[in-house]
Amino acid sequence: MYALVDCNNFFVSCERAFRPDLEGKAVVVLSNNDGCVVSRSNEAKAMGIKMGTPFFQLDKYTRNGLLIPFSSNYTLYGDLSARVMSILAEESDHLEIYSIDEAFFTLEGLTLEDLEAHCRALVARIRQWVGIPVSIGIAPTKTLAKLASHFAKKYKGYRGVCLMETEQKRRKALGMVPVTEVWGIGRRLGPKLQSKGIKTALDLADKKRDWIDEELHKPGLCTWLELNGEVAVEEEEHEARKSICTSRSFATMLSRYEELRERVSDFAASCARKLRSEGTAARKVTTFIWTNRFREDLQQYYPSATICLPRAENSNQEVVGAALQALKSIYRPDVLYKKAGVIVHDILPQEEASQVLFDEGDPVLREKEAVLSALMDRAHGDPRLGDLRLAVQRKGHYAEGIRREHCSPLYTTSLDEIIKVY
DNA sequence: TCTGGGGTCCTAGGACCC
DNA sequence: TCTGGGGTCCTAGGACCC
Repeated sequence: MYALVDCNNFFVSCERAFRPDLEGKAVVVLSNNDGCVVSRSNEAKAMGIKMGTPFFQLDKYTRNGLLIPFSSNYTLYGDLSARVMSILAEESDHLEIYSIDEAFFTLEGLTLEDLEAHCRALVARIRQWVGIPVSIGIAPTKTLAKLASHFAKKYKGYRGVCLMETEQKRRKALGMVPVTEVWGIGRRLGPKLQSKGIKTALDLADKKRDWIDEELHKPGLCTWLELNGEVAVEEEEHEARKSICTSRSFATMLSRYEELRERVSDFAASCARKLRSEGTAARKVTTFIWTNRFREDLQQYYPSATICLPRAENSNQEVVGAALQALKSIYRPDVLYKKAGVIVHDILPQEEASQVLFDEGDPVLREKEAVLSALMDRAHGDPRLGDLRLAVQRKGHYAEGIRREHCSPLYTTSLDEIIKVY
């Protein structure tokens, strides 16, 4: 049996962990730039606020205090997530962290009854030790465990844990779940299935295999097998990431090359830093720039370009250099840009990066670049060392100019804040 | 005025090989 | 006029996830 732990309304719950006065109130957490709603308390859901709603459309609620907004504070959420996961790691056999607020695990050698009791105890412990409410679903496959966790979250009677162990329970549950809520059925497939008369998860599970092969192909087949109790979703291999992306929307639209160059340099330096922190290097660097897709009155342009490097790199100089070379090839002066980003891919472990047959680079220069990047890494996040960056990058932090008007303190990771709280 | 960011996998089609 | 068959690899785009 697989268990899925899901933190309820995770980002909102993180904010509430240090603000018990927000319990029972409508709270939302916003995306970067205070753009869209990405997490909602039950009260906010009950008000009809949908996931992804643009924040400016919620003025009517925030102005009279009916809704309390927070800018996203990923440092806080990452830290609380790590605390939840560390409890799970101690209390389960095979923990697979699936996202910042979800994890699968198995428990060997327990009866179903003991398994359920153990999970109840976990829910209580995480709530008490970290302050985060979680739900746990238990079922023979991951897809079914996901559905079980929805039930555990939705119905108080489960007291946080829903066990879906019999065929009878499986069929009853699937019959109650709209097909659009099944893991693996997204915004394209959902409506397509509905138009063919498939309304519930059970309707899908009861289709013939040939029909699934024909209409849904491989990913859909996995979902179908799992709904029918057959394990088909494998554990994700958590080796090195295959690509790393840093991108941002701008508070205002930009047109000048020099402004885009500053932003793209920042994004590229951020990608390079992430590569170094993972001990990897990348052979390809892609830069993309986007116009504002909501402004139908303006010209639209979504170009991207990829530079293939002779060898895998992770220094700020090399990655920024490649990103700017790509930018130069796609930039047009007559357009207003709203967003840009840099992606590094074709990623190798750093040790393998140097194994190339014809390396025409200058080894002395390469060594200097590595030393300088290491210095920049030390300066990063250390206020005593100040801001250390390439001259093409922006003055100040790259997050500057991004709207973040409702941010909570770094309760758990900033010494100043910890002293203030305690 | 204001509309997020970061990933993975699959598939089809093109370019290339013999 | 007639113009093969069987592969691999890469890429772009689409679908999905959180």
